[in-house]
Amino acid sequence: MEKNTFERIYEIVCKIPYGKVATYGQIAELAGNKRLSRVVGYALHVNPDPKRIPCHRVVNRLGEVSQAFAFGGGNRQVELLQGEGVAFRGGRVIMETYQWEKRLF
DNA sequence: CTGGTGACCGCTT
DNA sequence: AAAGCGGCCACCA
Repeated sequence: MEKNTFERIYEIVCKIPYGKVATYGQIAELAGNKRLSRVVGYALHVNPDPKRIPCHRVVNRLGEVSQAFAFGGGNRQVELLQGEGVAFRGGRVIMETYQWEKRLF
């Protein structure tokens, strides 16, 4: 049984290592198509299992957290990342250091 | 059943 | 160089 695109996206997001962050395009590319980036955002939007899917480790290409993510009352996602050891600069994640290297596999 | 939208990214003009 | 638009998937009205 082939998994739906959403399931695939969740699988990849779940694979993001602790203390690292990935971009929507990154996940979309691993999911099959880079253009799925929008679908990735929607997939996390429904976020059926936040405990299983660390959506807070997903940031946009600029390393900035989505404004619509402010579900906790602000930059909750940013604080969660800082709690994992992810450093920020200028309000953006230092992707060059914390971005999940796709070439790692 | 059809249309439109949404946590985006890359290409084209 | 900058700006605009398309593409993919799923869900709501």
